[in-house]
Formats: sequence, C-alpha cells, structure tokens
Amino acid sequence: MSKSIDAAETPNALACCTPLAREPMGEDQASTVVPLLRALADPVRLRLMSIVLSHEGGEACVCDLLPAFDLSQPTISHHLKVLHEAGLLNREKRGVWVYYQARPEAMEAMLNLFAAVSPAPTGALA
Amino acid sequence: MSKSIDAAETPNALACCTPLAREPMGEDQASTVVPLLRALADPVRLRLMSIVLSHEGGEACVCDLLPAFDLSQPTISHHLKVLHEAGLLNREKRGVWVYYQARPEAMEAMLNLFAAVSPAPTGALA
DNA sequence: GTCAGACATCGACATGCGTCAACATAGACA
DNA sequence: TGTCTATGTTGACGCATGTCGATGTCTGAC
Repeated sequence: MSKSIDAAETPNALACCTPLAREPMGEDQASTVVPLLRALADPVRLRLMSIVLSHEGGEACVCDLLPAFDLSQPTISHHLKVLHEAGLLNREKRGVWVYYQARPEAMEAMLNLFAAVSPAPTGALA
Repeated sequence: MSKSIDAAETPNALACCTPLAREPMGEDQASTVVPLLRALADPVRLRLMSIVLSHEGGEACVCDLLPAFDLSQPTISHHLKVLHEAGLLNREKRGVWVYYQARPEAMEAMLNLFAAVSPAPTGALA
C-alpha cells in the first residue's frame, strides 16, 4: 500500500548548503536554503519536527502530534504540509493513519549550513 | 565613547538549544529559538550573515554590505537591525562607520539545534 | 558654524502567513 | 450500501513582514 508519497519534490534543495561562513552566499543558494529555514521558523512547526525526531522509531502519526498542541486539526495538518513541502518530513500512509518522519538529508543540510569553516574561530589569522 | 551598543539584549536566548532530536521541544524553548530562525529565514538576511561571516576579520560595515544587494539603504539597515535584535550580529560604531560581526554563540546555538543525537549518518547524502 | 557623508528611524503600502470553520476524501467495518 | 473515524483541502480573516521614500541623527572636515 503505502501510497509512497515520495519525499517531497525537492531533492535538489538538500544537496546544497555550504557553510554560511565559507563564502558569501549567492541569491541562488539563499533561495534554496531559505524555504527550509522558513518552514522551521515557526514555534508549532519546530515543535512538530522535534516531536517527530524524538518519537519512537523516528516517526509519528498525526494522532500522536495533535495532543501536544492547542490547535485545530486542520491547522496542524497545514503545518505538516508546509514541513513536507519544504522537504523536511517524509509522509507515509498506512491504512487510516499517516506517518511522518524527518528527512536526515534535511537535518544534515542545516547542520552543514551552520558549521564553522575553521575549527578554531579564535583566529584572526586572516 | 564607543557607543558600546552591547551584544543584543538577548543573552539568555542563546544559552538554550538542546538538539531537536533529543526530546520533544516545549513551547518555552521553541519561543526562544524561533526568533533566531525567523531572522535567518529571509534570503537577504541569510546572505548578510554569510557576507559578514566570510568577510575579512569576520566583520563588515554597512558600506561593505550595500553593494551586494539591489535594495535601498534603509531596507538593508532594517534587516541588519532584525539580525542584531535577534542576537545574531554584534554592532560596533567606529567613527562614521558601523561594523557588524556575527555572534559565535548564536552560530553555536544553531549548530546544537540541528545536531544529531546519535552520531554518524554522514553517508546517505542525496 | 556649516556642510557632507554614513547610517538609523518613521510612515505607508503591498504581500505573505497563521489560524479557523466548513467541507472533501479515503479507508475500516457492519 | 451506509456510517464512522482519520486526515487533507478550501476560503476567508486579521496580523506580521519586506520594501521604499522622506526625514532624522551623528560624525568628521572645512
């Protein structure tokens, strides 16, 4: 079954992400990274990501997520859609339930973005 | 007098940031991290951060930043203010010029946020 | 004192975003 | 078939945000 509902249609958006400090970022790369940051720059969505990531098996269904918020189900569904379309969450339908899991590539992209270029920034070696 | 213009008034906002995947994030921590992400979730501001970080000496004055954008000076000034108030940039006035530099604590906080709980998955990219 | 340059602030406008109620869809089960 | 449950979609509302022109503030030079 498994509708597949593959990733999101943004596989390339994650193959990017050189560290911010390496060189001045161009408009093109900025416009590929910003959607990820925009999706995360909301308290509800950030907590959704955190719940999914720390949930048993690294995945959670909507029924697991709803109780954590004082928001309507359509609102949560909307936020999940935003995260999915940004490429941060995978979606898998099993029977009546829909399970979401974080995409490791996306987390890694974020990690790369904020990685320091030189291990010892104390430097001034410039 | 060196205006000092210390950091930003958000020192505590950076002492946070346990990894997303460690445990479900509460509203309180989300509301301290989200301002950082919101500030970065804009192509202009992300590029500003990148330019400052990769600039000689890790700092840049507004006159260095303006030419990189097709935007008015007040707009750039506005974005710099957002980054400064979020605690991502320090501001220092020297004579007529104002120099901005990234706050290492903020970058570290972001790095911590996306750090994996279990080490490893370097592979899997793409 | 006066002027010019660098940067910040203000006010206004257009657009985007979070939220909800209402409705739609899809599978499970009798 | 019909009904119930779980979830996604649509349309609308109000608020936040990015942008600009005009103006203000500070500093240094004449």
